Amino acid sequence: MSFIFFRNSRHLRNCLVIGANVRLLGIYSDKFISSQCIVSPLSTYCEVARRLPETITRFSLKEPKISYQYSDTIHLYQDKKHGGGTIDQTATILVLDLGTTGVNSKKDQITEIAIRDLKGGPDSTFHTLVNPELPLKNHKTNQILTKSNVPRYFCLMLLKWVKSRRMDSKLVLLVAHNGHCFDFPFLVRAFEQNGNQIPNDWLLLDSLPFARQLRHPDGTKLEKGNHKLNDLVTFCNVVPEGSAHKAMADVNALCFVLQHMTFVLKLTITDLIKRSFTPSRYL
DNA sequence: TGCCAGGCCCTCTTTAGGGCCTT
Repeated sequence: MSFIFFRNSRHLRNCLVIGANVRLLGIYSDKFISSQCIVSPLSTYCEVARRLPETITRFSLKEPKISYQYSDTIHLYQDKKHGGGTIDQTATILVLDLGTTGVNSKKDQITEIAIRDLKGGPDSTFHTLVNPELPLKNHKTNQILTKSNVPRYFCLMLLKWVKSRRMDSKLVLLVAHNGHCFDFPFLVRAFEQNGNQIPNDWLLLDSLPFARQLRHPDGTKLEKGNHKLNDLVTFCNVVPEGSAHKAMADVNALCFVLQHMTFVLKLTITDLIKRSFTPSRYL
């Protein structure tokens, strides 16, 4: 089997995952570039990482992936003088991050969802890939993930998990960075598509406005363009866990950034609830 | 590298434009 194509032979070669001996002939910048690669069925992450170029990582998941793991408790700022309370007393606070195929919530799809309950403990994180027919692509790490045995729907599982994390009838507060313009519209639409609805007593909170309130020690604002989650990780001296731009790693980063912001800005849980909004905003 | 969507913020100027932020 052979291919003749323009511009980028490496790209096509990297798209092949089925066992076959493949000879590639590429034309690029008026020069002929030929290469040969032997592509075998992929079994483990390590094996694939060893075979493929460093800039591309591709692997197959063999296990159904709904991951529930232990995490430590994240304590937010409490001001008892002004009515602040502990997490246990006021709300179940869940930090969220989504992976998607793009930034258009009307056209693109969710490919990954990660959530962490700040209360911590066993099974305090929820992580899964979704929509197995869609490639998971991160434009910054150039990672492509071929998914198998991945659930198409996650809403019922998420509802069940949140119910298990919820204390009594306390509020549920979902927090995401730039969630108002990105994560929350995607999440609301995903629930709609599955014939579900986000419960009315789930509140949504965008952490980006708080990031814009942060100040340097000399009182000056953070420079424009420095409110990205990665920038906040540096500003807040947070030690990131895991690789950047992966959903659960970003969730963990935002947990500590949120913690830092509540202390610096003296934001109580009550303040966070006051700044939150309901899912009906997107209906 | 820039585009994609869209709400917010900032600047310069008012009802406009550009940039940020998320994948």
